[in-house]
Amino acid sequence: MTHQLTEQEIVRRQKLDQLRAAGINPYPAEEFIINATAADIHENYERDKTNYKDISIAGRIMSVRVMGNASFAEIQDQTGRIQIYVRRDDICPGEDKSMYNTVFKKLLDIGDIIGITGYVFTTQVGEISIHVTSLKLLSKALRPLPIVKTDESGNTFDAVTDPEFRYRQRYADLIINATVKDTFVKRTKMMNAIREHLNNLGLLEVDTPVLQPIPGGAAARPFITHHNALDVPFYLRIANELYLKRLVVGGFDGVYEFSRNFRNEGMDRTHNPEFTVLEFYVAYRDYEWMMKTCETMLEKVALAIHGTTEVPMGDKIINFAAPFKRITLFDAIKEHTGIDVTALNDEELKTAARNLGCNIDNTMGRGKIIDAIFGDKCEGTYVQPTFITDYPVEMSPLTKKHRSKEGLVERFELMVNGKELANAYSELNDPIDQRERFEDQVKLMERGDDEAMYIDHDFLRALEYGMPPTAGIGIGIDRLAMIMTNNASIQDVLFFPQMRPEKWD
RNA sequence: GAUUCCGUAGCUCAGCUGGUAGAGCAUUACACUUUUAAUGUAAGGGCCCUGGGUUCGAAUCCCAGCGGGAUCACCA
Repeated sequence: MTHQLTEQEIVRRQKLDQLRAAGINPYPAEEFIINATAADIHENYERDKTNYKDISIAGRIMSVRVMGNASFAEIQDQTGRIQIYVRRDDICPGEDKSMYNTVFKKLLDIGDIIGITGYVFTTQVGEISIHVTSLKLLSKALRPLPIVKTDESGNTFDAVTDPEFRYRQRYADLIINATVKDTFVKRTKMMNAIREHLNNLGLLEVDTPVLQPIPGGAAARPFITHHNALDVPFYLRIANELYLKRLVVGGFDGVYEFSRNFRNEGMDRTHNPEFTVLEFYVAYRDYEWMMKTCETMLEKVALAIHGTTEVPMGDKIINFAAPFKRITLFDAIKEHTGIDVTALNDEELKTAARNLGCNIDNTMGRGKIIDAIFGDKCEGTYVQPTFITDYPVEMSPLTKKHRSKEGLVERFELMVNGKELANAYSELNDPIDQRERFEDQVKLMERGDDEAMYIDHDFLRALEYGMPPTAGIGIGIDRLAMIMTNNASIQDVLFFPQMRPEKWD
């Protein structure tokens, strides 16, 4: 590739040569030991001044203000920023002033990574700063960093907001936009809170295959790949459900996995081709237990991140205080449309859905029509966490039939902020019923439903050995992260959201 | 995939009904030993996304393409 160098890039390469000519390695190999961070100094210096007399800290230069023979600069480390004060005669005690006049003033740039030693003091204007006694270049930056300025009341100027720049060059986004890092720290805290909760319940974290011979456990178009040595196709997993249930058959009574799933479908602000779902399964439990477990866990997650159950999302406040509201699917539809699904036959239902403006085609069975009505007319209205329960059997091929309601299954979905956040059920463990459900899926596929499930014979074999009654759930981790970090786009909670590859010719 | 908006200096953005480019920050030079969106003076920096078309003349108007955002469809 031939990248035409800009004026500023040429200047920085020239500085690189000058540094080497002056005997300074711009990329030294030896370690630079630090004993402080920016956040540590800001938090603790005032009440413990004696401990900050001899500090060593490293970071990236983010701004420089030269005032003749003394200068102020800001360096940024993982924890934040701190001002440093560089005085010529302190870093150049002898006759040779070139370290200050040439190296610091001319050859260092915003974006360079330096290590300094010195002592902490408070400036006349009251800012905690580091008085530098020695300075060492640790890495020279050859590409100019976009400068974002912030004034004393916190207003930012010239912030880089271009989504393409931010997502393609996340490394730069993380350096210049302070809130971005915080989002990802919160995402990890959220996953840690979930892990802790599930571990305390006695569940075992496991890993199951990403490369699968049959893409099972969900209805979606898979990515397909090929194994050369075996000369067979493999699919990137669309879900891990069937593998976790195999482990329950094998005697693990509680298992969970953060599963990176892959679906070859559209991308928008709530969909990325690869995304993360937490699934967990617990033997001898049912979906009623799972609702309680789910709401307790999400309440804990909100507390871990926000210290309160009330989570801001856009202009709304979402309250994760348990228990969450519960309503059956049919009651939800009746409430929002006045339609009593149970009173209508298939044709009447189809007509009613069309009258509501739903997009209905003739391949759709009763279950899909009901799903369409709910999706169009109800789903978006559930801002506060709400469990929607008891779905038609046709749209739930892996779910146990309802203990008392004919034609329904023991399933719930959790709606938050008008979107599905979780999907759970009492797992179907009757192998003969399961085989029939798979066969119904094949019929749907033959009718033209391109997202019906494949038969997984090995999974059926596992069920025939006997699976205990089990409750299972899948929770969209990216969507949960969006809510917990108040971001409207999935791209903002993924470090490297999928983009069309750049052309470098 | 459909509709729509956007693409100008390293970054943020101006650029009117067509007359071949401007500002702030950044960069370069000089001054300044407690400043903080530091300041003052001066200078340099542009395939105006790409390719066609209209026109005497296009950053500007039209068409196509590329890239991105938003909305819709499919899905989680």
